[in-house]
Amino acid sequence: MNFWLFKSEPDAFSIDDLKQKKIEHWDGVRNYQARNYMRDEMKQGDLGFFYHSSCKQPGIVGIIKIKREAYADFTSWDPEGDYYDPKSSVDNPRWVMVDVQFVKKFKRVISLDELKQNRKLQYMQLLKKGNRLSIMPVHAEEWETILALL
DNA sequence: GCCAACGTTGGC
DNA sequence: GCCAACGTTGGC
Repeated sequence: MNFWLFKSEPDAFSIDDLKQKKIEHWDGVRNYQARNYMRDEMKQGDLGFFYHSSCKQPGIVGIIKIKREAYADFTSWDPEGDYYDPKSSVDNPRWVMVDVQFVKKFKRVISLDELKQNRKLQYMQLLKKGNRLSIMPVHAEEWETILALL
């Protein structure tokens, strides 16, 4: 099983939104590296951290599970939508999404600062300078280390 | 709102 | 294929 980290701006889509919806498609990823992770490596049953970015308290807020593996991101076909990409077609979709299921919301936010303070997490992709990936893998040891913070 | 870092685009 | 210009991300 693989572990992942999903970033989202809580103003747009938060852990509470997912909790309410139970299952939701993770649309709008328009970065090739993030897409390739979803398309090539993400498997049903994989777990991921839900990370809130660009907000008052950036950090990890809960856990989600991959419910459906990668399929065409239909939001790329909607000319009226925010995620429209004219180079993506029904016959030849450029972008993919997965379905994720709410698993758990943590009682507290594991803040970005707390992650930075932890020596065991010093090589986490999330903490690399200038990191802008919205979906990234998390090593099993890092996953365990983070859960142990709770 | 600022700005560093990064990805993408497009002219050459 | 290079690289400058531009747009976006995301912490602060």
